[in-house]
Amino acid sequence: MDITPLVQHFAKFISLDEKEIELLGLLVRHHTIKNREFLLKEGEICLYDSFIVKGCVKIFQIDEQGKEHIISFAIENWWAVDMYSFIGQLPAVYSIQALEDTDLIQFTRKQYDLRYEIIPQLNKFTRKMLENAYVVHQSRILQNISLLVEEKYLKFLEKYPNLESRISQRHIASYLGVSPEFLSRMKKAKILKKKK
Amino acid sequence: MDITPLVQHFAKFISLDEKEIELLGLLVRHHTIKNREFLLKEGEICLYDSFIVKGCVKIFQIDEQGKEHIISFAIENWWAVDMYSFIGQLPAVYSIQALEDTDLIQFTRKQYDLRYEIIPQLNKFTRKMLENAYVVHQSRILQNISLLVEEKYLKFLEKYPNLESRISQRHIASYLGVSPEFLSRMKKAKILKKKK
DNA sequence: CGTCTATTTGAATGTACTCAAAAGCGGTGG
DNA sequence: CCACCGCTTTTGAGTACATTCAAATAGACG
Repeated sequence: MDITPLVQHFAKFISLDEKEIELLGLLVRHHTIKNREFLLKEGEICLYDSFIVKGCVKIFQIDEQGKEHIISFAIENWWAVDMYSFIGQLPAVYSIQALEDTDLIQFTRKQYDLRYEIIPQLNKFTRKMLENAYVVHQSRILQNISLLVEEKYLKFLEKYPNLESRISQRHIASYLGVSPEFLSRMKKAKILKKKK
Repeated sequence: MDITPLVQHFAKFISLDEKEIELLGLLVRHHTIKNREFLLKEGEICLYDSFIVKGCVKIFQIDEQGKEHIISFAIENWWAVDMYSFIGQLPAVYSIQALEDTDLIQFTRKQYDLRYEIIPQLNKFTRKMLENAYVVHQSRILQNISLLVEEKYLKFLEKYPNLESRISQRHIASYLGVSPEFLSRMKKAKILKKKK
C-alpha cells in the first residue's frame, strides 16, 4: 500500500523509520470518491480522518434557508474531517463533498488513536499541525471581521493557489460569505479599475 | 508555588501524579498585570504562553486605519498567547492587553518544550485542547460568514458567559466586527421587539 | 466637580443582498 | 455535429444592512 504522500506530509515535522512506515501502511485504507460524491453528510458520524492525495472537497453546512456555507476547501496534502464528529463519534455538523474525483488515505477513529500508540512521535506531529491550524484559523477570523470582500478574495487566492480555476465562482462566493451575484460584480469592478 | 488552577485545567483530559505536579510547579512563573497593561505588543516576540488564573485580556490587531479588531477574549482557565509568535519566536501579529487586573501562570518557549519532555502526557493534553480549538474556530468562521450581527451577538453571549457585563460594548462590537454605533442600535431595536 | 471615555442618536452614504431575467457554457444524446 | 438541457455567471432594479461623521447624552473615575 503506497502511503508516500502521507509520509512526506508527516516529514514536515517528524521523520519516520521504515518500520514505522510499514506499520502505518497496515493501519490505513485507500479510498476514491467521484466528483459530487459525499465523504460525509451532516448528521452522520464522521467515520474517517481523510488525507487528500489528489483532488478537492468542500466542507460546508446548509442553513435553515437552504443556503450553503463553505467553511473550507481541502486539496492535495490537506485533511478532510469533521473534527467534532470524528473525535467524539457524534453526529456531524458539516457535510463534505467532492468537487473533483478525489483519492484519499483514511484512518478510522480507532486507527487514529492507534497511530499515536504505535508511533508516539505523531502526537508531536499532530500538535504542530494543530498549532498551525490555530494560527491559520485566527488569521481567517481576523480577515472575516476586518476586511472588505475584495481583500478577502485576494486572501483566498493566496491561500489556495490555482484553486480558483478548478472550482466554480459560486463556491468561492460561499466560502467568502457573499452572494455569487456580488462576487461577480466585484470582480468586474476590479478589472475595470485596473484598466484605468 | 500554587498551580492548582492549571492542574485542574489539565485534568480535563489527563491526570498528573504528585511528582509531575511538583516538576510543573518548578517550570512556571506567576505573573500579574494590571488593567490596560500589555501582555504583548504587535511586533514584539511573544515570550510567554500564559494561562489565566483570574481576569480578562483581549487579543487584537490594529489595522492601517487605526481601527482595533478583537480576535478573541481570554478569561479564567483560558490561554492567552500569540501562537504564531510564541512557537516560532517571531514578531507578534497580535497585541494582548488586560481588560481587568489579571493573574497568570506563564511558560517560556523553552519551558513549553520542556513540559512535553518531562510530562509526555501533555502532548496528548495539548493535542486534545487544540482539536477543541479547531472545532471552536471552525464554528466561529461559519458564524462569521453565515449569521446576522444579531445572531453573532447571541453566540458571543453563549461563548463568554457573564463577560458582557465585565467589558465595554465597544469591545464586543470590535469582536463581532461591527461598528459600536450599529451594535448600540441593534440592541435597542431588539429590546423594542421583545416588548411587543 | 470636571474630565475623559463610552454610548446613543441623527443624517447621509456605502456596501452587499434579493429577486428576476438574460446570457454563457459544458456536456449529452440524437 | 449540433440542438437542447441544466447549471453558472452576468446584469438590472429595488431594498436591506451596516458604516461614517458629527453631535448630544450618559457614566466612570480621580
